[in-house]
Amino acid sequence: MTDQLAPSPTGSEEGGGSRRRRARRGEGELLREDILLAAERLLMDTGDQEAVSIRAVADAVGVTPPSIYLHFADKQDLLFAVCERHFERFDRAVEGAAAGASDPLEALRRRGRAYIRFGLDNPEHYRILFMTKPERQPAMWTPERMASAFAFWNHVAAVQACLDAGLIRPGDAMEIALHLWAAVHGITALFIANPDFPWPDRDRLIEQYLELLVRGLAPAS
Amino acid sequence: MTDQLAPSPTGSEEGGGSRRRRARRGEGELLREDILLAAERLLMDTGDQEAVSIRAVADAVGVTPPSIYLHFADKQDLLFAVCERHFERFDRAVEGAAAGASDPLEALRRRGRAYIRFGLDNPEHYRILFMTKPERQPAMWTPERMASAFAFWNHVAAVQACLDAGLIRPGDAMEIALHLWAAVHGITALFIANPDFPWPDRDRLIEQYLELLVRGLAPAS
DNA sequence: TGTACATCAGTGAACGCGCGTTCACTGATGTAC
DNA sequence: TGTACATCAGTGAACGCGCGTTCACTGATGTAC
Repeated sequence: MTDQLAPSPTGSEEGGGSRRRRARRGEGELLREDILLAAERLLMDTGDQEAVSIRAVADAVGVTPPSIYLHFADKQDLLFAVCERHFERFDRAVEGAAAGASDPLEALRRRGRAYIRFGLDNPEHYRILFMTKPERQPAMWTPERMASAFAFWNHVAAVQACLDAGLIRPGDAMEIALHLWAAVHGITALFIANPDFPWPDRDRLIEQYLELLVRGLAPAS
Repeated sequence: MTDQLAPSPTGSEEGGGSRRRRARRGEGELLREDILLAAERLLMDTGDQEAVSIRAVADAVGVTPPSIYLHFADKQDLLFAVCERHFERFDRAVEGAAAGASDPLEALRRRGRAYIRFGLDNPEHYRILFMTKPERQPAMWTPERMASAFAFWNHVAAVQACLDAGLIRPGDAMEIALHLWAAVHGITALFIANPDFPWPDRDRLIEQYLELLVRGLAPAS
């Protein structure tokens, strides 16, 4: 009797256990969106990839496990979709940070800072994107796709811009880009994998690290 | 009737399934050693941490699961013992590489190379040691213990030696050591997590990377 | 305006799996008398 | 030299758990006549 007619079933966030209102006809796709949101939130909250089980996601959305299969072929497919979303966010973060830079080298520095920052702010997502071994990743996650997904080529282009401007010592843009990727990945991954390590001040360590890299890139004087 | 009296039950490597000969009285500790070996081998062969289950280890040794509990309190305890062994090997690899260096900077370079090399040669072990999140690691794995286990302080000392010799620009030895750790970890972890990425020549990339770092460390000229 | 019907958005129960761990036991081995 | 016995090194069966996935179904919703 207290059954009010809500305009959309997406209205309230389900804590778990409570039953979700069935979607109107033709609005079945709304569930897909909610499933993705729940999976993402579950990942963030628990900080544990294992916690994102079909059953847990279904429960968080307020639906039964088989319903997941109405929108995703299997668990891998769901995880893939979650990853894809996060790659998009990740890209926006890095590209956005580089946007207002005064020169190509400063742009590179900003890209690095944004990369590290994103990883530290979204450790579990970062873990899935860059610290998980391939066979555990969704199947269609090819290297090419990955490279394009996280805007690797934009990164190479940013390096090339520095080369063109003579701001860094000559070399192969691709190789230099990989060096820099390895470097920022290193400090990000280390923080994430060892949060309890007695780190000195984080931001200071990051800034000095970036300077170390920039000095390493500097043209022979 | 074909039951020959072998001197030690450790004689043959069990492929799996075949039953292990019971140890003589007082020689129960031999099983402990075999369990550790089997767990390690399982990790190497499958390259999958999940594959190291109590049951799988027991089967590999040729014993029933409950027997594991005669020597290890629980699964965590077993994994911890495996980790500890590998930290020791890891340390020997790095320290051994640095041994014959002509000067402190060259020693640092060698340490870096050995670090990366060890990781690439033992990817699954490296993954457990440095790419696994704390709560999945054995419980008593404190940061202090970890720092001492993988000879972090030797690494700091190696940096200090370079500082003392004026071979690198002045700074805090601990912070510089962390920078270098982050850097070598980065390239190692990236290779391990993305073996299918279209990498250019590995060794060349590593050498250039090390040079980039050394240049970054160089004193202001 | 009323009703039969196809469709859509789910549900409920069950499948088989492998896991860590426990518990009561067995049977060979060495030792004391 | 023979035998009772404590001990040691395991075994066998079972526990409860959560997992991904399947399958036959239900019941609300919109549509055609």
